[in-house]
Amino acid sequence: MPELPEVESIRRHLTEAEGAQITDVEACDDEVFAGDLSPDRAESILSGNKLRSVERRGKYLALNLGEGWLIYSLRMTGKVMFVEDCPVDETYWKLVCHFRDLDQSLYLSSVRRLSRIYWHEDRELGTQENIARLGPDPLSDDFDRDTFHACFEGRTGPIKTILMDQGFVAGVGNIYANELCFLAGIDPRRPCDEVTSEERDRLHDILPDLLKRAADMGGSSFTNFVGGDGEAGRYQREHRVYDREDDPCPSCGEPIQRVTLSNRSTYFCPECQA
DNA sequence: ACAATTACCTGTATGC
DNA sequence: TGCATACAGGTAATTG
Repeated sequence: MPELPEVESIRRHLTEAEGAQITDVEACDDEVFAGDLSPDRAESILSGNKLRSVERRGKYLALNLGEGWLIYSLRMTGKVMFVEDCPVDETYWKLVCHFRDLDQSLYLSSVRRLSRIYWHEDRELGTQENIARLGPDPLSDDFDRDTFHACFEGRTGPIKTILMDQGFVAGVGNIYANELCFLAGIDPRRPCDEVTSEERDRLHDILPDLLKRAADMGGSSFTNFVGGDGEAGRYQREHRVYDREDDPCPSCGEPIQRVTLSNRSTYFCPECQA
């Protein structure tokens, strides 16, 4: 579901709505509207406005409304769709926008109600404290090698946990942290500052390709993620270790092990990942 | 500043 | 079938 590739896949689909004028808006469920944004305020901001562009910062989806940004943090079970008929039960809809001359509407939903909708007027998003202190996005030019290397210093926690820290790199969650450690041949439990310079380079070089490929395939549908078109992603078929406990390692055939790191399921090959 | 833990919610899968 | 339990992709707040 919603790590960087999933949100990027949604963003690409939503570009179909760029330039369209919003007509009717329905905002429901107070709880997901964060800060001083209320359902009523969201409706008045959006109604009659034009969706300039759809962007992404890490795992956050950002809708450009000209005078500000409507930000959606999907968290665990958020879904975003731009479709004619939304397959998600109406009970879970949080925000629905209809557009002039378009058959599709935009649906933001959240089963577990952990998702959050924000409104920000800042021009720069994610580099400041408007949505969160976000590290560089691996699909952007900001993701340079030196900055990446520097983040390992003075940190002793498990490498996988740090990879999931949004202030370090924006967009990596549990699935892709597991996959990245496997592809780089690094034990996810290794203390961060003991990861060698050569290994840091490997992580840095592999990450953008991993995320790009997953986004191109519509992301990973683990339990119930669907993309902006309502269809499941396909990248889960290519998972090497994630959710594959006891399956043979795709590289050496040893059974994949599962351990818990900072309360998250962690999968790795004890042979290939040193 | 960092690390570890907890809370937030609801649905689904599993085992008894 | 009913019930208890564990677990799920994320983030923010709290404590040490």
